[in-house]
Amino acid sequence: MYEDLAHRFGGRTPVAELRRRAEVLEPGAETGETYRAAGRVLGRRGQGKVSFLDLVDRTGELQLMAPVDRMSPEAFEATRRLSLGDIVGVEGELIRTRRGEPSLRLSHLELLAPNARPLPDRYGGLRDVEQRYRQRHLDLMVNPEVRERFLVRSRVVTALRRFLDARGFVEVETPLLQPLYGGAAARPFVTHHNALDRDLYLRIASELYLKRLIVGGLERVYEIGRNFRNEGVSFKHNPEFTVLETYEAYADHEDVMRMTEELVAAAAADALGTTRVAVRGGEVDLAPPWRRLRLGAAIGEACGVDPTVGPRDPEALRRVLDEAGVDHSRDRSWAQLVDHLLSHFVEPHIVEPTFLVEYPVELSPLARRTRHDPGLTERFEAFCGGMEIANGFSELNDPADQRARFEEQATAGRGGDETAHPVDEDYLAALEYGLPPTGGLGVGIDRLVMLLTGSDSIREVVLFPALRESVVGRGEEAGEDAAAEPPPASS
RNA sequence: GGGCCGUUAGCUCAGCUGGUAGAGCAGGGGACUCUUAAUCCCAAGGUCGUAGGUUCGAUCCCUACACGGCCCA
Repeated sequence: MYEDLAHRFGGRTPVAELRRRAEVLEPGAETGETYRAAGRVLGRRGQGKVSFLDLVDRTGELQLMAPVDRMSPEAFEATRRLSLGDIVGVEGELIRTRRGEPSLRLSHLELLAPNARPLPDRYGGLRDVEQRYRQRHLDLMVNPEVRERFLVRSRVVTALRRFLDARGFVEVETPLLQPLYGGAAARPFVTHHNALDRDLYLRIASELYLKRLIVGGLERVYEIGRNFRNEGVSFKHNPEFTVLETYEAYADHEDVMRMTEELVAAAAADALGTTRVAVRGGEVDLAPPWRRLRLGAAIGEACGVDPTVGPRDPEALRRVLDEAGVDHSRDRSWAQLVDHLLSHFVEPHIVEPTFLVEYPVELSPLARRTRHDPGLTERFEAFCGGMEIANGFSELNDPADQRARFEEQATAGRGGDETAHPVDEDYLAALEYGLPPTGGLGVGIDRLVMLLTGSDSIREVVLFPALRESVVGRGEEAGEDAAAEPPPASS
């Protein structure tokens, strides 16, 4: 059958454009103008000498009117034989029906690709989330709000590039396969290069490579790409996720904060047409300036103890967690306890866009110390809607201090902290050539898109989120074995 | 990793402390020249997630497992 079908169908007008043009007409009006369009047929009414079809393309939906007396017998027969879900190309006159529906009154219709499977119920929809993720093509086909969400995501990424390009940033690409991982506190995925016969890590951040480029003199760089972290999945964690990192020479964390709030506001304005977004039943405005608050003050406000004042006392922090009934048995260091307090008592409650600043040096091994307290760093994280969406700092450019921080991390690693940073001698050597004062930024694109689209799960903004192996898929592949012997009982 | 909930037709869902399963839409056949969740007639559609157990009998009760969701870590 496919050998009889067209290989192309040009000269199309998006249906949203046709709808706009027809909506201004009087009911019953004809234009005498002929247009072509193509898409999927998702509705059909009337089976006699006038058929009505709903044609859906990426831009929207338009009614097609197929009257027998204006079409060739072949075209009318093709219309009659359509299945829901078939992809067709059409040509006809733009009209508005007597009932007022913008329509294309067809003179021509041809099948471009048939649909051989039953579609999900058009009005009940495809609701089962597992199927929506596993068969995203169906989700996109029948749920227009899903399609729109991913179009917004694309516009957000485009807006970020436009913003940074306009400010003289250079887009670069750095290794995803790395001999040594770094730039964040996370466990990596390990893979193996056969020809080199060595293990490589999938990157957990691009930070250390991008700063090498600043050493090299590129001055302003950014990268938008995938990071991989070998950790659990949750409503805000997918093992692979997209991050924007930027580095600007001769700038500090204050410069970066100002850029961050402008960048996010610009992305919202470009992608949504507004900086106001719906969050948790309310609305927040992402327009600058955002609130700024010391991390220590925020934690102190939430649970009565400011960990950045006075000596580092892990026991005091454990007491706070105990009182709240929070299990802290995995927190091995003072820094991990502070992080736990932040994520438990503070982060979920920050709704308005807010910068927390001045993070403890133990929690920020790549950030420069503040000018007034060597125990704190010129680091910030941006929060909105109960989630961290960005992280940045004045970059640590003192190679001796960086080496000391790496050593401290290595000690934490030997003490059982599996997310501790490894020592990176190559990076230290690069720093010794002189890294100018530099401001760096990381923005979680998935979370930013969650915020901008009002999505409550990262899986709604990642086209193909990580899932366990499907039961169906395994059954087909392992069918014979499964029939031959029962699966071994797992402990 | 722990707790709770879910898994029935292609999709959305019913199914009574246990008696071998139903609807709407979709899909098939037919009627209909302004329909828009079109309407009408006919026929069809199921390993009730998987494997055990209890029972004369299990979609229903019990156990384990798989997958998913929510909450906690």
